[in-house]
Amino acid sequence: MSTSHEEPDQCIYIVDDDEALRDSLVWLLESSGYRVCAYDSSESFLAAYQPRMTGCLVLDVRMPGMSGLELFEELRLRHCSLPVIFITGHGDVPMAVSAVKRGAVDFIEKPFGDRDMLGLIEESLERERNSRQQRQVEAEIVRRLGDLTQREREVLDLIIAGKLNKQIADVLGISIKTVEVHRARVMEKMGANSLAELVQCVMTGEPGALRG
Amino acid sequence: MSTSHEEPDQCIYIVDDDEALRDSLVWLLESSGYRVCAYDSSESFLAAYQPRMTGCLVLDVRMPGMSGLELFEELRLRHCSLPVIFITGHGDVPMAVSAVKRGAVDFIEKPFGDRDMLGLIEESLERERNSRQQRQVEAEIVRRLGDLTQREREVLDLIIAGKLNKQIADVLGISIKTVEVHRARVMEKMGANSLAELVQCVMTGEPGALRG
DNA sequence: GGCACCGCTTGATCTGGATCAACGGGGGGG
DNA sequence: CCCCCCCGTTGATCCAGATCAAGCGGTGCC
Repeated sequence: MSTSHEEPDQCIYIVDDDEALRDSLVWLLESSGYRVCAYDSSESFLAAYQPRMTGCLVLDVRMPGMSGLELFEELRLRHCSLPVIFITGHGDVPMAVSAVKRGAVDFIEKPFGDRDMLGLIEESLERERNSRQQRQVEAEIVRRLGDLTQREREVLDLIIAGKLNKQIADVLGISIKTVEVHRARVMEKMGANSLAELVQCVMTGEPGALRG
Repeated sequence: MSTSHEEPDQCIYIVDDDEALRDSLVWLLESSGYRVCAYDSSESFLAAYQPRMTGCLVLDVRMPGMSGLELFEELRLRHCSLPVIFITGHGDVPMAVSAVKRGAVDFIEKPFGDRDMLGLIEESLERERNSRQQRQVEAEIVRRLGDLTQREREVLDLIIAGKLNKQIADVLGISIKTVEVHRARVMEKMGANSLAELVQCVMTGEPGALRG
């Protein structure tokens, strides 16, 4: 098997100060058909980091300068959601547990088997695909919500609250006809063909919008 | 501080074959105001297990007979979602990672500090409160969905799909009037005052019901 | 400065379709 | 007998879409 992972700019990013291990990993992954980029330190990875990167990260825990764990934290602060696989020399249970609880895909000890690593890479990429798609959908909805004018947004909220056009007009102190105009524009901008779709849309975009 | 944790039948379940540690834990937790039940083996806990138990579990990993990990698996098979804290003598990173990935709250090594344990207990109970409340709401909705007749359910699905009464009547081969009757009954049974509420309800009850 | 253009908001009329509410009825099965 | 499913009428209400129009604020061009 080789070069079959179709995905676009997907890449496996390796950060480890041990050149031998880096080379070994690069070889393993490239020969499995992945695109790979290796860095010898957290700092050099951060320097090259782009929010648009996709794929997954393999981080050495212990490195001179910024550790893998610190890099992980830093990336989370930057809202980077790339899946992370930690590799470490000496096992440390609390550290491993903490990392996984914070969202790391796994935390494995050296030496590890090729098969294990490949399995984790696949798990990571799968995770990335899902969250990525999820975020994309939500982002699109949020974008559309952002396209609404203030008034349209107010009308939308009242629609979601289950109010009738008449009631909306009442609350906003405008005529029913105007509400209908706004409503129509909202439906158009949100790309919804029915009230049901509209509600589903908005609920996907923001979890906290209930009752009326 | 003592006896302040108001919750109803909440209880900390401890499963460990080491009597000394059991006693120590029971003392710590009880003096912190928690209700505690201790068991000396996975088997004895399973024998006493009731699906209605609430609170959290503290499991020793290594025990004669069924291990803590096996008990964990068994409980998950039984759809028990009690949060689980593992305690173990010798740290084993892969095992710890695996447990946490499968949903364990934490995996700590003996000896551990009282403060750490109490922190984890609180984290567990918090987790339990959330998931519990979540499941309760969903269960209520599912129950109501179950009260619907076959026909009402079909109509509901088409309503969610954004179909008009006319279209629904067409699809089901019945008259619009009949659809209206079903629709009204659905709204009544689901306790929804508007289409928006209905959609929110159903979406909360089952995540996979889109497009039409 | 003035004026035209654009977008947001507001409003109206009319037409036609959709929905609601409240009545009426019939047929079938446990 | 009750419940479920089916269907109808009437009148009121609601919603959608097209068309027309006006005030207001900002942008830009002359």
